[in-house]
Amino acid sequence: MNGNISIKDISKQAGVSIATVSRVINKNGRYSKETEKRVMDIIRKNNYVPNLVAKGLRTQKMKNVGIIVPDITNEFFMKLVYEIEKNFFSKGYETFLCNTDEDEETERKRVRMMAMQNVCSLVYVSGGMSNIEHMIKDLPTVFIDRIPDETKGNYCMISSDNIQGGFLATRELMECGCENILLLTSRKKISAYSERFEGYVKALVQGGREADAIHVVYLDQVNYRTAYETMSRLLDAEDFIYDGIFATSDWLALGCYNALTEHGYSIPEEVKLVGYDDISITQFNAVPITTVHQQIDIMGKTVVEQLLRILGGESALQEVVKVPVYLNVRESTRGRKMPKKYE
Amino acid sequence: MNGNISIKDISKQAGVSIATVSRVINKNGRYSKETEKRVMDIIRKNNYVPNLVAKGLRTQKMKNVGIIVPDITNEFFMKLVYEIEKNFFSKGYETFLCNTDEDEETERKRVRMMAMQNVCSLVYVSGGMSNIEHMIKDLPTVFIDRIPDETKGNYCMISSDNIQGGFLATRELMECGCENILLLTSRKKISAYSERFEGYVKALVQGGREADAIHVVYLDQVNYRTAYETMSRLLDAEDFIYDGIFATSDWLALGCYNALTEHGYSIPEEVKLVGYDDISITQFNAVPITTVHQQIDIMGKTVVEQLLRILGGESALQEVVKVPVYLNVRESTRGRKMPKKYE
DNA sequence: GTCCTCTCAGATATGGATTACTGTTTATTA
DNA sequence: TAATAAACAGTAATCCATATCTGAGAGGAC
Repeated sequence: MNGNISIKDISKQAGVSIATVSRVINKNGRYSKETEKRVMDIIRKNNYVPNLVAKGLRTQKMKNVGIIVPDITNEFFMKLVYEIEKNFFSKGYETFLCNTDEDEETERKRVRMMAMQNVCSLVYVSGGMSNIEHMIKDLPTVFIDRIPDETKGNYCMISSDNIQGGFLATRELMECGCENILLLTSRKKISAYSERFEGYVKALVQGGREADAIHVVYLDQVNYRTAYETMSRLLDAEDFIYDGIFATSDWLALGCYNALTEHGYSIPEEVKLVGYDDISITQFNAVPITTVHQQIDIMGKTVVEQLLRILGGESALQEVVKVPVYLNVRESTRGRKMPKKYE
Repeated sequence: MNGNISIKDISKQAGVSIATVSRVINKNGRYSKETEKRVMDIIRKNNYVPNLVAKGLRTQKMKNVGIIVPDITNEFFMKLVYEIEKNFFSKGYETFLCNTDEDEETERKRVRMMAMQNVCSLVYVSGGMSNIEHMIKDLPTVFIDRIPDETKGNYCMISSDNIQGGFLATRELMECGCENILLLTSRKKISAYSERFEGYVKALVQGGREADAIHVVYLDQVNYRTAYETMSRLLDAEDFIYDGIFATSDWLALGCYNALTEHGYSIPEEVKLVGYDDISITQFNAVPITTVHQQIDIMGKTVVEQLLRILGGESALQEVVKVPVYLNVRESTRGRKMPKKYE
């Protein structure tokens, strides 16, 4: 196909059967030292690379994993993918990465394509809400930051502790003395976001705030532009009452930051800001942004551990594996700190 | 393998031969309307997905392309990959993305793996210098920003106009009145970097500068940390004479920026700065950074065009396809502009 | 009724690799 | 020396899907 030599060509050149070549390649014994040398020499001379696809077809087990992410240009996702790949490689697995571009139709297509490519399992990084469960059936799958609609099947769920993250972010704002804290989040029903919302409410409640302290703006798209435009509209209206904003992703926080500064608000003096994910841009921003750090190294390790457990025949854990988060406090929440009574 | 139903199972259930099922799937004719309906119903009911791997094995042509990048967490590379994938998808090709992590050994492993996975061609985004040509032999390959060591073979080379980029960046600094312009670049012998160097020299020469106007610092690694540490060391020394810096990647520019500001230098008042790539962080920086914009949309489109030409049987272009660049002027080069005598 | 042309569909070889089974040497033991 | 074990290597079935070749049956023309 790509001009590659096959085991058959090698066997002809070496004057042995293809079975013998196969045995030599797989070091299965049943051949003499001379045969081995002769075959190996020819393999090296011809630069033979085994066809994994044919091997997988025959052995019915491939060591390759499909990884699906909603946005490959998002640093957070890619750092997570990097960690996941690193762990898989160390166990002798190959990975295939693909992008759904935050689009449900594309998502379905990509999942289908992965199934067709005969991957032995899937890793699903925080996608949308399209029903893909019926497509993957018995395909062992790890969902990250996303709880599947049907929980029967070989699914495993790993999530950073989003409730705790939302809680830490909101408590930080309260400790800085913020009276009116706005939550900026996604309209999509993705567990990661609804849990961050839950943590936000939890912190408000523990801080003794009433129900009317809850202020939420939902965004159709989780990206810089949408956040920037939405905040700008909000700031153009006359009654901007917020002195603290918790954005459920760093790009949203950045959109807020620029909308706010362009409207003459200073951060952190007038408005304090907390993001989520801890992508590198938050520390390089004019005013470095306080953000919830997700421990992607631990997440990556956990993903591979869990998937290997399932592939090893054990049944998937039913509960979600939670990975702790912590707050990286930076300039955007500098200022008066309240006593830690909210803990 | 992954619990998937095969064409054989379908044929049994439908009471027809596997050949008929195959014909129905591929709409090759030679079957009746009733047969078609019966087969299609069973296919749908069982959620059958064809095994592309087996199909590829048989037909000897797969429509899948391997894409190799040195760093998946780098926004520039991933935006380029995004464009490349978009164009391939629209032509019915699948893509596999993998990461070499800037490591030669990993690079070799990944290329080998791609060959084993039976990809029909490769796209090689700006990698290191390891000799991989012998591994890909007849595999049609597009190199981006990297000129292969051996140019025989089905290789195609696409590059943004790095000489022009280096020229524009340096001329901008000269027009701002910079006297001593430092070039911060990679020690690696990668064509992209050496061409930017060439453009830098060209601008200096056209501006009437002497040979001693050339000041270069070479970095072992092209990343934020290395740039930051190297610049810090340079600034700690007593004789920092530079009033203009051209960094051959935005992350390097950012490292410079932070080292400079932490040492009390103000940008652009005392030192002017130009980066390369136009990643989003440059516009969100405290002082937005002037940078050379690479037209990744055009590059992505060109990659696919050229690869399809080769796959269509035409021979690869021998010369490098150059994609124009332009300068995005921002705050970091604000200040006195000289007349455009250097044009 | 015979011949021919269609239409529809089965049997089978194929692609690259693995593996159970079988068979041929050579070495070992009674 | 004959029986037996051990070492080595070939034959062929198999994985899933495709494609060529073959063949059965219907319908039309003479």
